[in-house]
Order: sequence, then C-alpha cells, then structure tokens
Amino acid sequence: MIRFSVAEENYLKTIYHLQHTSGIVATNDLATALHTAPASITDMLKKLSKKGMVSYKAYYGCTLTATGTEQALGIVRRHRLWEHFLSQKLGFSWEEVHEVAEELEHVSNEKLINKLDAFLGFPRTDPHGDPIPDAKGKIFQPRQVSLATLSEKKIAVVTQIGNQSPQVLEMLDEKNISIGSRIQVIKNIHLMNLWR
Amino acid sequence: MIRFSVAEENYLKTIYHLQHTSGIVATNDLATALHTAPASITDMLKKLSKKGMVSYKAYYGCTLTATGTEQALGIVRRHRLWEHFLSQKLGFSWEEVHEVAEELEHVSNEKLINKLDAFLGFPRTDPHGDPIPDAKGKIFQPRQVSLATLSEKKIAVVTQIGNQSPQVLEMLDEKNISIGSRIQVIKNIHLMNLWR
DNA sequence: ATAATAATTTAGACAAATCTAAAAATAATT
DNA sequence: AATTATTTTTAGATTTGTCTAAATTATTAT
Ligand SMILES: [Mn+2]
Ligand SMILES: [Mn+2]
Ligand SMILES: [Mn+2]
Ligand SMILES: [Mn+2]
Repeated sequence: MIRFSVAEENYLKTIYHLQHTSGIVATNDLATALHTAPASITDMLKKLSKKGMVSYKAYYGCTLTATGTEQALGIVRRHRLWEHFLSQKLGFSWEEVHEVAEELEHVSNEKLINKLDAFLGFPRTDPHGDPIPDAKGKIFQPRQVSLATLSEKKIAVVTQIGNQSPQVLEMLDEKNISIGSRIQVIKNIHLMNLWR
Repeated sequence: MIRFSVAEENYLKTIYHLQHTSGIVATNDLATALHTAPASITDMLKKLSKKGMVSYKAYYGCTLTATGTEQALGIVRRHRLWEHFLSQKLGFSWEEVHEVAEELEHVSNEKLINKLDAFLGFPRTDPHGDPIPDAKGKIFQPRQVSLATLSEKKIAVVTQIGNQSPQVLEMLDEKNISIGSRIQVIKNIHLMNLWR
C-alpha cells in the first residue's frame, strides 16, 4: 500500500474535485483551491507525476491517473464517512463538519475506516448529500435535477447541496431547508450573476 | 490556543510518560522512546524550551513546565478517548487500539474531543485501564496494588495493565484476563529478570 | 502579426525535522 | 587523580513543502 503525506493527500483530493468541473486541472486553479503559490503547485505536480498519481505536461495542466483516482476516492471516502460520524453521532451541524473532517481524513488506517463505515450502517451520503464511495472506491451518484433547471410549481426533495459555503449552509438553516426537505419553486427569477 | 506540530505533540506526550518513571528525562531516554537520534532530541528540546513547554538545561535533561504538562495531558486525553472509542464502538481489540490512537490523538479540535467524550459517556479509563484526563486536564488515578506485591491467596480485580506490549496483552488474552477479571495469586515466584 | 497580458515554470531561498560524524561534557573505573 | 567510557551537544547535510522574484510560454487584444 502506497503512503502519502498530508500535503500529497490534499493535492490528490483537490485535483479530483476540480477535475469534475474543469476536466483538465490548471496550475492556477489548484493554487487558488489550496491557498498555495503556483510555483509550489508545479513542484508538487512533478512529484505526483513521478509517483504515477497524475499525468502532467508542463504548461498544460494535469489529470489523475487510474491509481491517482483510486487514491483520491479513498480520501473522499474517509472525509465523508467522518462528516457523517460527526453529524450523526456527535451532533455537529452541517456547516461545522467539513473543517474537522479535513483533518480526520488523513488518518489512513483501512481497518479503522471500514469499521467506522459498518458502525455508521454503511451510509450512502454525507451530511451535504454527497455520495460516499464504498470500500472498493465505487461511487453511486443518483439521478438528480438542479434547482436552477427545476420548473415552476413542481415539487422536489432536496438530496444534495451544490454550493457548500458557510453562507449558503447557514441561509438554508435559517429557511429550515435540509437534506430530505420537500420544496417547490414559486417563481423562477433569472439571476444574472449566475452567468457572469 | 497554542498549536503544535505532530512531532512536537509526540515529544510532549513522551516526555510526560517518561517523567512519571524517571522524574527528570534524559536525552537518550527520549531518543530511545521516540526512535530518533539523540542529536535531533537536543534540537527539539531547545525549541520546546523556547516555547516554554519544557525546562531544559544542557547536559541535565528536561522536565515539562506547567503549560507543557497541561498540553501533554490534552494529548493523553485525546489518545485515551480515541482508544475507548475504537474498543467500545468499533470493536477493536485492546492490542490494536494504540497504533490507531497514535494518529487520531493529533486531530486537535476541542469541540470534537469534548463531544466524543460525551458520546462515550465520559469514560474514566481507556481499554488498558489507564485513566482519561477530563476536559480540565484533571486525572484521577485510583488506589491500586501492583500484582508483584499482592500477597498469596488474596483475591483481586484487574483494573490496569502496566506493561502494554503486544506480547503481554496477547498473553493476557490467551489466559482470558481482562480489565475487571477477578484473579488470585497461587504462588509468588521471584522473577530474577525483573531486577536486572 | 505584433504587442500586451496572463499563466506557468525555473531559480534560489527558507523553516521544520531529521540524520551522521565529530567535539565536548559528564560519569564510571582503575 | 587520571584514564576510559558514556552521554550529550555542535556542525554540517538532507528531505519536504513552501515562498518570492525572474524567466519563459501561452493567450488575448490591437
Ligand atoms: Mn485535508
Ligand atoms: Mn461534505
Ligand atoms: Mn502520535
Ligand atoms: Mn491505552
């Protein structure tokens, strides 16, 4: 089993997430996401490339290799299982769990994680509705409709939160909206700031 | 709140434990306990001294300051709470918990630890019978009798394991002795290897 | 197509934590 | 007390992950 430093794990996980939106991941995007200077990103990408975790060509950005993706999924699994634990067993609110899970995710003892998974009853999603990869890294993302594309009057159930910034999560708290809430679009106002 | 690196925390905890037996802690003893070269110990002791965590004078060893002890007790608290969690909630055996807790103890979020404590029902001891410091760092060590000094025929209850090496723990497993077991000294054989 | 701008990499430096080998201080033996 | 052995510290080097400033490459605008 390959061992990674906390820094390496944070890179792998961040590349995984950025890849979902941008396909190929730019050095600057990683720098922004990790609050790290672009020069440092280049250094680390070379290292992860040599370790076979990312495919990287200078000036063209990077993508995870098959092994890199496997590793990233392991980290995402740990992160979300701990978030579930903090929320369901320790009573943390959904805006608090992320910060703590950010540390717990780096304790990488396979037996620990699989026993935690069982203890939690093999949950399928974390407190934000994000799917938890299983022990083999398999992830099940159910078919969903984005709120922005939901037509007026239709009733829907909230299953996942796209923007998980503290502001959005607290706003949802105030409006008493959580995972499982039934909602209905009263009026669809086109928000210009979504487009630019 | 002061923040420490994983390395610093491991030093503080180890100094705390060694202090219990030796009073003043020698550089070499720390080196042995931490599997680290004596030269590295000296470097770190200077650093911890500058931070006010240990009182250190060259060639004379070190002791924890009041703040250093406070910090060490926090680490011990986290370690033992996680051991209890692993044992009671996840079903780990008592010889497995230490290794995992060695990593978990470094996740230092106060709210996490206090909520974990409550979730576990404010346990007084870890799976090896060692006392768990409370949120204020207060530690309650009940009066006990060492097995070596227990007189023949007397019945006693096992409350704590002194030597927690895997060998000893597995031997106790085999003999079906655990915390809470009632035992009786049949015959007291003086073991020479205890003295040299 | 050239020039200006933005993104990325290289070069050189630094702090943290470790190491080995050599020097210095302390402790133990004769 | 002098010598020897042990412990500890200093000196100098290494690895990891980061930084800033300068150079290079790619992109955008004129
Ligand atoms: Mn993290
Ligand atoms: Mn989440
Ligand atoms: Mn540790
Ligand atoms: Mn223990």
